[in-house]
Amino acid sequence: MEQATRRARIADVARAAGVSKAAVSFAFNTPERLNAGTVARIRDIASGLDYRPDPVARMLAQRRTWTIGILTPQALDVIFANPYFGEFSAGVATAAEAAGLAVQFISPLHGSLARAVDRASVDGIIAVGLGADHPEIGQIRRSGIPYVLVDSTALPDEPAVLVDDEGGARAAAAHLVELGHRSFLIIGIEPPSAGSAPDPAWVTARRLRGYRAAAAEVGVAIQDDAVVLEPASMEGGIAAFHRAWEGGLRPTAVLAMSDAMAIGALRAARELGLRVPADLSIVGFDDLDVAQYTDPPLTTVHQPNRQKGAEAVRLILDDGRKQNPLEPGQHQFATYLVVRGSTAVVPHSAALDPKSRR
Amino acid sequence: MEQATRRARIADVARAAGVSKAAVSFAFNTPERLNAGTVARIRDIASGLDYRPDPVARMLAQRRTWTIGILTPQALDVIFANPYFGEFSAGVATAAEAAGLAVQFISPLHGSLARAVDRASVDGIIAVGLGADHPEIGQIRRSGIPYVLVDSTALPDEPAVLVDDEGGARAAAAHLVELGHRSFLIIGIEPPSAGSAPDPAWVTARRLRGYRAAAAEVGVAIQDDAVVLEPASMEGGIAAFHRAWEGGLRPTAVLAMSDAMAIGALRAARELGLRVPADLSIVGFDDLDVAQYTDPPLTTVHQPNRQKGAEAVRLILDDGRKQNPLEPGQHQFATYLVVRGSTAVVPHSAALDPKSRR
DNA sequence: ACGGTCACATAAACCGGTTTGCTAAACCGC
DNA sequence: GCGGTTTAGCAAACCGGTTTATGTGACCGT
Repeated sequence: MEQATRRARIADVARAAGVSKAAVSFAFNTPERLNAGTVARIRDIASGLDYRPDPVARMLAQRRTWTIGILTPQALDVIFANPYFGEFSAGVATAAEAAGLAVQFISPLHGSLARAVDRASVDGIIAVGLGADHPEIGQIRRSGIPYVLVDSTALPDEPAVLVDDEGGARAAAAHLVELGHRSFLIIGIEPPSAGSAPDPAWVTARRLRGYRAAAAEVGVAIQDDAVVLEPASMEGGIAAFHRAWEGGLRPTAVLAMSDAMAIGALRAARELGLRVPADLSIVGFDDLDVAQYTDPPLTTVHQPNRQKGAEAVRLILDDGRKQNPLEPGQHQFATYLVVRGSTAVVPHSAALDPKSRR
Repeated sequence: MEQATRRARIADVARAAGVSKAAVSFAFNTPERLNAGTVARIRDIASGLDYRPDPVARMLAQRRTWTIGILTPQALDVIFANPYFGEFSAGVATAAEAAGLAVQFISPLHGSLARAVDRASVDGIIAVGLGADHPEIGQIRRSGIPYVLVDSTALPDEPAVLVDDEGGARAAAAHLVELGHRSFLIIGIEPPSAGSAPDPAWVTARRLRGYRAAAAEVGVAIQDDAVVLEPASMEGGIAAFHRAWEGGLRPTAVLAMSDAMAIGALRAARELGLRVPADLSIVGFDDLDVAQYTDPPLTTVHQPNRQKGAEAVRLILDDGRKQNPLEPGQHQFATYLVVRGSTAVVPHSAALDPKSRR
């Protein structure tokens, strides 16, 4: 009796309208193939029955899911904790919506990214922070579905969205150098597969090269123990700064590879009684929305977070229609420094204090 | 020649192994139904062919998608711009992952939420901020798939996740009252379908009742022109404060219904030369992670953002197995005030200045 | 009256899996 | 050596749509 009234299928509509299943399908998808009157009748009956085509069945029949996936090696709670992903995803989502596509997040399932990829039903994949040599990328490449690499160096002809990490980092460090700073702490992003061999293609390595290049111009070498790695989050920034401080480092400036970490460092520094920027300068990376609202507002390297997401979607779509093969398929955006309030000339005392020069 | 080697299907594996399709299916899903040796052989051959079952086909056959959807009436870029959603989604994602479920965001497609719902293939829906009387909720209810309402009053026996909005708001306002404040600006969350009749079930209405109750205890009535509504974002907070200021309001305290807006108000106040908390006190709502890292750290009403997400998933799952019908299916979390640095006793001048008392 | 178009609609194959009987052989106790 | 139970595997139906190939009758010119 309480029998939940089963949803109408296409066969029910066909029967009620006295037509074939094909006709019903046509009425919705290619109405021009049918007599206008018939279309109207079928649609009428269909809406009367509250019929709506089962999305899964049409995915199977059309072999299209109308969905693109954002693939990340980090767990989703890490992702959502960093506003950088939020802004990037917003860019993806907006572009995807315009193209009528849904967005699905693909991240490790019970610890296995490969399993998550297998289970995901998507027409295209945007892989964030995964190198071209990553096994899951190989798996995707073999599967033949369009994909784009983001923030990670790709094979020469592989579609990718990049930014000038090295240039941006160099500009950040050069700014500090110009303000007289000579003693730096670098807060880098820990790779997802922690502890393994340092990957020269990883974003941390690229930015580090930029920092070092600018420092080298004034003869300063950044030692490895002045580089601490943590996950890209505010907590990570706090942990990094504390760790460095307890390790005896007394830098006059911090170069953080993400704004989230810079904000954490800001907090940690203040807790240790340091005034920013009077006692300590801090430069972030990303130029998140929140960077304008911290106190002091954060000096940081701008990169077009939302635009990167939109561009990734565009490349996926292009790849789908195998459009102009002449185009390299890679897009690198420029980065530039935005000077706000978290940087200032090196404190006089520090400039004279040999201890802080390391 | 360049023929992209078509992915292996179950029939290919069956042929190669000399067994039926059913056997291959069993080998992966119910290996105990087969001889152990056969299972091993089939699996061997399958992995040799790089076979992986088509997720869409199995969704259709099993009539399960192993996916839950987060439904929001706002566009995705709005969602991702507010860390509140990030934290909530992190809670959902973590719980979903533990249950082996994927997460999909469902938000208006070409302006139509109904269309997005139709196209989504999910086993359950978490509807955020949609009232029980919303047409799309009716649509979902009829479709028979499990759903949970979040942050929105539901029908008596409808599963829902709520917090004590009114109590939290009252605590926030009571705190300010105790510090001597009598002149308030309320920054509320604009409903997605802007401009329509004020909905007494909307979160803004619930919190407003709390604010008013506390103010009323000291005989202060909060006028409607002291309540400004904007979207829940930092930009919204800035806009709200400026609008109020230009409208001639000179409150000694701001009650914002979201931390994002509170941060925006903080920024706007500082731009107008006000010191927080010396000249102006600000209380937020949500207790976002970032609330600890603003300057000054934000006094705010705590609600368990991640936990709400996890609870929503649990209710969906319970509903799925039609577990203990005795349980009301609704869960209301407590809220409490967290006093940090953005509130202080009312400035002496203001306490005497009749103009600011409105 | 005839062959040729054209407009409409249908039947049946198909997408790639899962699942439900069912059978054939092996095993078992007596 | 016989009925009865397991065990192992298969064939075919099914999930709910889309799409291709194939009618079928009306209309048309000659």
